[in-house]
Amino acid sequence: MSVHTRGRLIEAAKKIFSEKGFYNAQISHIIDEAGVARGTFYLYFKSKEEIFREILKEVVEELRDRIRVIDLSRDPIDQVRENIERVLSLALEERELARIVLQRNCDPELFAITNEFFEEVCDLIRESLDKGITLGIIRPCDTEVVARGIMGALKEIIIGLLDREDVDVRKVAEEIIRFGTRGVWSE
Amino acid sequence: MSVHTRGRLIEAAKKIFSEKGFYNAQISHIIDEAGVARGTFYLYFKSKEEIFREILKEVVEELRDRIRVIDLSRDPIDQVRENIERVLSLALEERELARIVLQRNCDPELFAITNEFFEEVCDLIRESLDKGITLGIIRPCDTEVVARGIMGALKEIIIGLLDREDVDVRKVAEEIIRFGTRGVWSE
Amino acid sequence: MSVHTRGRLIEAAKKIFSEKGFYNAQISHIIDEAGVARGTFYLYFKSKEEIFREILKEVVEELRDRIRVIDLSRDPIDQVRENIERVLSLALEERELARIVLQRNCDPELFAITNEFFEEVCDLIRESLDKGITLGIIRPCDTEVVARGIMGALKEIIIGLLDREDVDVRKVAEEIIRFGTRGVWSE
Amino acid sequence: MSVHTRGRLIEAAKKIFSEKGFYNAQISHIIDEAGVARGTFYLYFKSKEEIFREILKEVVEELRDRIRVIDLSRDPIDQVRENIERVLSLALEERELARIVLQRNCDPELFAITNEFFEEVCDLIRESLDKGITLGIIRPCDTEVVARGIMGALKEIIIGLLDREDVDVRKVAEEIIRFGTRGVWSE
DNA sequence: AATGAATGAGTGTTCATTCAT
DNA sequence: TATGAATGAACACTCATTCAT
Repeated sequence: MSVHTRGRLIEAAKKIFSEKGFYNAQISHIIDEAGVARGTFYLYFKSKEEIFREILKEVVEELRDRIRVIDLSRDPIDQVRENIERVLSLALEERELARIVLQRNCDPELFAITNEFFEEVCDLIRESLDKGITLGIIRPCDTEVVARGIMGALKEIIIGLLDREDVDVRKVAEEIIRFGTRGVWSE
Repeated sequence: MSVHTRGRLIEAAKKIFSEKGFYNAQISHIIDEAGVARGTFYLYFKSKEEIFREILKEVVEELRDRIRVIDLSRDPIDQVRENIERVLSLALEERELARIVLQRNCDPELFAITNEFFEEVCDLIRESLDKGITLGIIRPCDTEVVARGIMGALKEIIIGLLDREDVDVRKVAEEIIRFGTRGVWSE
Repeated sequence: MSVHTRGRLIEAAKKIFSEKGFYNAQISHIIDEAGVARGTFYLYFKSKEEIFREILKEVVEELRDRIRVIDLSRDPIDQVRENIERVLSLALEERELARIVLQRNCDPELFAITNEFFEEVCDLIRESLDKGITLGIIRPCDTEVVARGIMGALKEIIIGLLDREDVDVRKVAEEIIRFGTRGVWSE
Repeated sequence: MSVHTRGRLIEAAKKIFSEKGFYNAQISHIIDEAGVARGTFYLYFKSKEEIFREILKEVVEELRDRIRVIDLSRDPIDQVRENIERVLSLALEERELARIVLQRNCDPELFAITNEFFEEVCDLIRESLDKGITLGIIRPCDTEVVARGIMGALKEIIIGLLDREDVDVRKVAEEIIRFGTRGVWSE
């Protein structure tokens, strides 16, 4: 098994899936993009579904790595900022992956992987909020609702960035944090 | 042309599309659900795509109706609250539709309709923010980013509500507004 | 569902399967022979396997009908002769079917149907022999072995007839019976 | 060319072909069984068909060796018995081979080898019968039909033995001869 | 002599769409 | 207006075979 060929296939699949989505992506597209024969594809992946799963898993793993639990030894806002910056950077480095992950497709099985991940993120945010409320840093609120809101905001903002060339990660992260912490209200 | 038959097909399609998404939905599913013959479907809709488009258009229309431009004669926050409540109500009355609209599928053509709509909403929010900044009500910020954030938050919160039975629209709307205006920061 | 089309497909499949066997038979061959479109095939049969099964079942049923248990009110040899004549006639009327049934293919599942049937026939012969021995009509022997021998003889003889045009069923049946009852030994 | 490797491949192929038949047997199965690389297979055999042919040829050769023409210097029945015993022994020593040879597959080309052989055997039997009739040992009969019957009986009986562990070759051979010469009729 | 990665023709199956009744 | 049998383009996947190392 050649790691090289596998890599080519993964890269090709990322591109095709992000351009066309799962259902419109064809094996032909992927192998043409990879410059590889039909049979070769099935040497490395059992099915179209499998390579898709594989890609999703990789991104989720990478994303998980970039999101770190906030500890109380340092300024929590700094840590949130760092998390956001790391996630934004990944999304911008690997725009194709980002597109794939942020697409909601319908097949429930296929998206279990990302959905699970997003649920995890949501839980993490909620727990952080709850902890913040106890500590008096965060104002009391329905953390269930707010956590989803924060995640949704992040996702949509990232989608918006994917087509831009000149993104200042720091600035955007700062903007997100300000919006999240103080809202849009003046004063 | 029987309005009745057309209606049955639309209702069936809403259900099927929301359950299975566009690609996994089959004409067979829709006509079985509607209790109508295969050929009958094509008397009313040119293609699977067309009925999907039709449904999307209807929702978008309905949504557009529920979102009203803020005027300065009344408390803008009240007007935002009313907009949010109306949208939430629609989503909860027609959960199937909501699911369809909030699913991002990949075929760029198919989702032009909803995407366009969401872009409109985004623009509306941005303009409102810009106006608010001029008036000194809203703090200066990158309205491009913040507008997307607000929309994303709304979308994700709605998705989160779709599986719940006991939703208090007022409370959730209030929570959203508080989050949007003042963020999560205490004090 | 048109009985006509289904019939055309069955007839075509019989021909193709008997000419090429299960594995070399292609759906294309069958639908070309039937003068029907690809999709039509799958309207009537779930798979290539299913139509094959269907055909086998039909023959086995027909064969079962033609083999009747010997009763003691009449000359048993006459009854055996009639059984053999009926089976030979079927084989000669439906040579394609005969070829299919008498082909031993390897897929164990696919041939369970005919194998079961042949086991039944074998059991029937053995039981008849056992009864005959008790009655003193049949000489004592290892009925297990002899029953298989009789069935094998029948099968092979039928195979030999399938390519001939001018078969006198009566004569052949008589020959089989004489061979089975008295062997080849002179006197 | 290593005789060892070739041998391993032949043995593996015998096993796989007898278990799965020609069409369901895959090169992968054979090389896995033989513990040999893919390319190695094609060093020794031009194709899947060739190794199958090779195996068939070997068996047919071996079988031919075991069947000897009856000469009139000794009791012909003894010679027939010896022939049968030798064939039975081979079948029981090499059950896999026996299964392969006795399976009728459909591809006409592939089975030409065994079919030819069986035709030869048939001819041999018929000639022996004809000779016997002239000598007055065998009763007059349609030797064409009877010869096929004898061969079919033998084949089917052998198939029946392949799954048994405790076969007494002498006894079975005796049973076959008695059945062939005197039939099942008492007295 | 042996390897195993790569190949690509071949085939069963699906499903949106058409059209004669 | 409604039916449902028929269509056929499209596609995922298989597996015998090749060839560079």
